[in-house]
Amino acid sequence: MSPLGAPEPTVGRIALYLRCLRACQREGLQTISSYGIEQRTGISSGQVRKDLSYFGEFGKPGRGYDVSALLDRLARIMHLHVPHRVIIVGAGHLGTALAGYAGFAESRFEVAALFDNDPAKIGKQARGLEIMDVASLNEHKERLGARFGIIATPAASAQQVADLMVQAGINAILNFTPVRLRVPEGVVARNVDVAHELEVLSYFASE
Amino acid sequence: MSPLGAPEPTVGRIALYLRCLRACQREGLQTISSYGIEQRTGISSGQVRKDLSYFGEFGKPGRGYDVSALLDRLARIMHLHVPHRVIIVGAGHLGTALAGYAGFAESRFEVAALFDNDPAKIGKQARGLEIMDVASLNEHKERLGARFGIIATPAASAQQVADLMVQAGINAILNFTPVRLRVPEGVVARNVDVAHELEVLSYFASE
DNA sequence: TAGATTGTTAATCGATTAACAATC
DNA sequence: TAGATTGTTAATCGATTAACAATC
Repeated sequence: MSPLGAPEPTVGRIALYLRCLRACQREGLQTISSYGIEQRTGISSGQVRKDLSYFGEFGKPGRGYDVSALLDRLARIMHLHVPHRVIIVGAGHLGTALAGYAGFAESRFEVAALFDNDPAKIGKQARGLEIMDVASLNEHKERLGARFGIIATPAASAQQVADLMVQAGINAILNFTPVRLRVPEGVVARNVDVAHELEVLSYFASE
Repeated sequence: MSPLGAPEPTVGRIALYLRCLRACQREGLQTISSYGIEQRTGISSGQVRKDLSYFGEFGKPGRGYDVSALLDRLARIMHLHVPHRVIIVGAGHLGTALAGYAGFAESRFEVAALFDNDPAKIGKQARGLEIMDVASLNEHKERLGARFGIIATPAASAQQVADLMVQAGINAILNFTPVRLRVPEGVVARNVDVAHELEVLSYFASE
């Protein structure tokens, strides 16, 4: 009933089904069963059906799911049926690496601009984008029309950058610093913390 | 009792407590309570005590925890009391960004070497490291003594690189491609999938 | 001692898995 | 029709939260 009632793990898996369905479509597959999805993703067929059930009924008993139709429906549910512009703040090594990351394209994320606060970088080009002054972020917001922001600055600037992003109409922030961001209602933030991932690996690594 | 019985979410939080404790130590704090940890991390005091209880008894009722002692114990539990050498395969923008990432130092991760398969890159320097031929990974394994590997190659090479890493004695792999790696018993792999993070953000972003 | 805070137990919550009637 | 596969319900599992006796 309430699509907003889906648990977060379900949402994460829906994104994986979407990927799986794109691959199926490239292979020319018309139809796939929940068991077919299990084989390709490792997620059990029961889990697949349960996850989909949060959002509606998409399949036909005895037949499975129409690949294109399910792809389309899931893309809409995830808001991934339209392209999204992303801005990146922090034009260091990480920020410029992300600016050119090819993996965004499949989900229709387009890096619209790259910002920094270093006068030595501002005005230069990186990955085909001009590096702009982060202080001018607000002036560019209408032209850019970006709702996604990536923070690839030093940790010390993260909260300040997040505040600027929120001011500029960004309502989804991916933060590569380990800082826990404070964001207002209506804005979501997630962290990607590489050191943390290594730390968890360290625990589970044998010896 | 069995330290291996701790749930994964607990392990993730222990890594956060460790960070918190390092900050406390830098501030010269002698002692901290579970409620103090709650204030600094946002994780409830009850959850903190529950998490710690999987590994032993570390505090004194009425007093709290000795910062240095707990830091030391948790670091050992996470195997983060000794330095770890990390190799990176893929000397593109992302790999070189990670090679110079300052955030690793606090947890004593040291990037020991950077590999690629591109003859145009092999022999060049990046972030103070010589880029070496990934085909020679095995020959360097004793000298490097690395147990952690980061995959920052195109997705198409990820599994092959993982296999090489396993051969070279790596038993913890952090994979930046979206490929689900097949690794033998005794080797752990985790993925960092930036596009996936944006996709999940897309669902939760308003509108 | 009185107050603070631990470690742990029991209660709750939420997510996953198993199972199956409905149906294409 | 018979076989396949869905959507859903009930059972299980696991993690979080609440509560409190023990104790510094």
